[in-house]
Amino acid sequence: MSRKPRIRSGSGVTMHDVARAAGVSAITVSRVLNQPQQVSPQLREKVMQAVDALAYVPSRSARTLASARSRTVLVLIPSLDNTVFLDTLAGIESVLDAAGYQMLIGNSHYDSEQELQLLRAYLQHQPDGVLLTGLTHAAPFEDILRRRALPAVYMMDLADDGRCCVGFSQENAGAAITRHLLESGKRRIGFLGAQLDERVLKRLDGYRAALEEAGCRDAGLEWLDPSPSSMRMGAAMLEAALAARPDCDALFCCNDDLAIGALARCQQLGIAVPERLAIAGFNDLQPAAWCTPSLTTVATPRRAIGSHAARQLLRLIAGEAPEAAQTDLGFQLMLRRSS
Amino acid sequence: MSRKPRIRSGSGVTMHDVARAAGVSAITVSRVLNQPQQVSPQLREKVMQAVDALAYVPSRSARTLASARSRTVLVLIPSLDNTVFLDTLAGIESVLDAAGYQMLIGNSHYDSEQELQLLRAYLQHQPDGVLLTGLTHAAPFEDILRRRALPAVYMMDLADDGRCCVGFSQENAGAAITRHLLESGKRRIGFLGAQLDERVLKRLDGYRAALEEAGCRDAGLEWLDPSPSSMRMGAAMLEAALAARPDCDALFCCNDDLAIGALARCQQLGIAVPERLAIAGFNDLQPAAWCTPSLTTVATPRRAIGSHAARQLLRLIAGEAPEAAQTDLGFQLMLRRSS
DNA sequence: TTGTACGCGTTATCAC
DNA sequence: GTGATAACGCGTACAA
Repeated sequence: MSRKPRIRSGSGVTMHDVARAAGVSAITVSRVLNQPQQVSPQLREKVMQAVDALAYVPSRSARTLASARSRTVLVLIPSLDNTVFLDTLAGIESVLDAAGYQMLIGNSHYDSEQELQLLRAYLQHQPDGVLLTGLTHAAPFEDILRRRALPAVYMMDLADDGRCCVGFSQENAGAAITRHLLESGKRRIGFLGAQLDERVLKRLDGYRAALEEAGCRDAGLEWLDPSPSSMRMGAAMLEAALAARPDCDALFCCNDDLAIGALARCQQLGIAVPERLAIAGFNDLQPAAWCTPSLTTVATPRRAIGSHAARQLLRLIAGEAPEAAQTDLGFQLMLRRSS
Repeated sequence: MSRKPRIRSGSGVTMHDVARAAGVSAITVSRVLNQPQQVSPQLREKVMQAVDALAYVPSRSARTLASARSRTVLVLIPSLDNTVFLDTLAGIESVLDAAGYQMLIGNSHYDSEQELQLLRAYLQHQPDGVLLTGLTHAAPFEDILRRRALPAVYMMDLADDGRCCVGFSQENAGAAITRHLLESGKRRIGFLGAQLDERVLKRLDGYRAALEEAGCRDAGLEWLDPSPSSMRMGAAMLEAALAARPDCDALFCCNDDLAIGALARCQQLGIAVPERLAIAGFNDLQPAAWCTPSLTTVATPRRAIGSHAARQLLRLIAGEAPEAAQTDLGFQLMLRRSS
C-alpha cells in the first residue's frame, strides 16, 4: 500500500487545507461557501479569512461531480458573424452571470448536423440547460434533450407545441413590413433573401401572405440565395433583380445587411430611393439609422429575447414552471427614408 | 454501512457500464477513448460498439478532476457589443474546436476590475490557458497568471516584454492613417475618440506622433469621450467638433462606428466630404465599404489574430515554445472616398 | 449548528 | 496489451 502523490491541479489549495487552517471540518467550509446561513457567524468569519489567506479557489469539476449540477448553460447559436446573435448573447450573459451560471457557447454555422454534434460534445459538461436558436433541429437533437430531461428554451421565434419559446412571430413581422410597403403605394414588391435559414423563410411566408391578401403576389419577384448574406451580396442581388425585373418598385430584404448593400448600389447607379424603388430591411442594426437614405426596417428585441430566455431557463432548471410556454416580445416597424 | 444510491447525473451511463457491456475493464474503455493505439483492434472495436449502444457520454468533470487538465480555454474580451471581438472569437473558435478544446467566454465590459473578477470566477473551471485582450490588466491579474503558471496569450497589440502577443501596432496604425490624411493635403486634422480604452489611446499616440512629425499638432483638435462609441455618438461629436473648430479639415475617428455617424451627419448638414472635411475610421467593418461616401479606414486582421493566438496558446499549453514572443499581423490602409 | 463516512466518474500508477 | 487500486476535490446523507 504505497501512497501515490499526484500532481495537484489548480493552485493546489483544497477545501481541506482551508478547513485545517480555520480549525473546522471540510464540510463547514463547503457550507460557508454555499449556504452561509447554516453556519454561525464566528465560524463563517474564520473560514472566510482562511479562504482569503490561502487564495482558495473551489474546483468546479469536483463540485459538478459531487452535486451532479454544473451551473453551466449551453447556448447554441447559428453564427458568430451576425450582430443579431451577439446582442442575444449579451442579454443571456447579463442574466446568467448574475445568477452565478456560466455559458458555454456553441456555433452551429447554420447547420443542424453540426448543431447536433455540438450538443453531443457539450453534453460532456453536463449543462443544466440549453438555450437554442430557432425551432427546427435535427431529429436526434430533441430526442437527446428529452431523454436526458434537459430543460431547453427556444429563442427568436414562437411555437404553440408546448416548447418554451421566447421571441416574436417572424412571419407576422415579414407580413407587417410588406403591408407597409403596400400602404406606401408600391405594388410590385420583391423579396431578397440570403442564408435561407428558418427565420428568413418565415419572413418570406409573411411577405407572400401579405401580397396575396392584396392580390399583388408575383413569384417572379423573389430572389433567394442560400449563401451567407452580406452587404456585398445585397448589392449584387439588387443588380440582378432590377436587371430581371425593371418594373419592380420595392424590395423587402430579409435582413439589414442585404438592404444596406442594395441601398448603396442604388446610390451608385442613381436609382431614386424610395421614389423609383423603396427598400426595407430587417433587424434594425445600428447602420440602418445612419446610412443614406436611412433604412426602413423591423426592430427586433434581440437583447430582451436573450435575457428573457435565460430567465425562463433558470426557472425550468429550478424545477419551476415557466411564466408562459410562449413569450411574444414583439417587433417594431422603423419607418425611415428608404420607403 | 448503508448503501446510498444517488441520483445519477447525465444519462447515467458510466465508463464502468460500458466496460461491463464490452467485457473489459474501465481503464480499457478510457484508453480506447484517449489513446486508441494502446489498445488492440479487436477490443477497440468491442468497446466502441458498447459506447454507441449505450450512448455513452464521458463526464468532463470527472475527467478534469482525475487528470487535472480541463481542455478548456478562458477567453476574456472587453465587450460583446463590438463586431471586432466577435471576429476574433470566430477565429479562436475555429482553432480550439478543431483541437477538442472548448472556450469559456468572459465579458469584462472594458473594466479591468471586472476582468479580474471574471478571472477569479472562471479559475474554478481550471482553464488550461487564457486568451486576453490588450496588454494592460489589473495588478493582481498578472500575479494570478504567474502564480498558477497559466499560459496566456495577449491579443490585439504588441509588447516586447516577453509576453506572448498576437496583434499589430495600434500606434503605428494610428500614425499611418494620419500620415495618409497629411499626404492628401490636410493640415488641421482632428481626432475623435470614444471608449478610450488602451487601444484607442495608442491610436491617439500614433496620431499625435504623425502630426508632430509634420509640425501640425494642435491639441485643440482632440475630442475624447470615455463613454462607449456608437454611430449616434459619432454624429454628435462631429457637430461639437465643427462648432468648436470650424477650420478643422480632416478627422481621424478612433473606430468605424464613430466615423460612420460623423459621415452621416456631414451628409445631413451638407458638408462636403472629403473636400471640406476628410474622414477616416478604424477597423474596416462591413459598412465602411458601403456607406456614402465609402469610408477610408484601417483594416485589422481580427479573425487571424484570434486563430493565431489560439494556436500559440495551444503550443504553450502543450509545453512547447511559441513560434515567436510577438507576432505582428499588421494592418492595411483602406483608402476610399471619404479622404 | 457541526462532523463523519462515502460516493460522484474518471485517470495515474504500478503490476501482470 | 490489460487490469486492480488509489487518488482527484467536493457535496449528500445522516448522525451527533
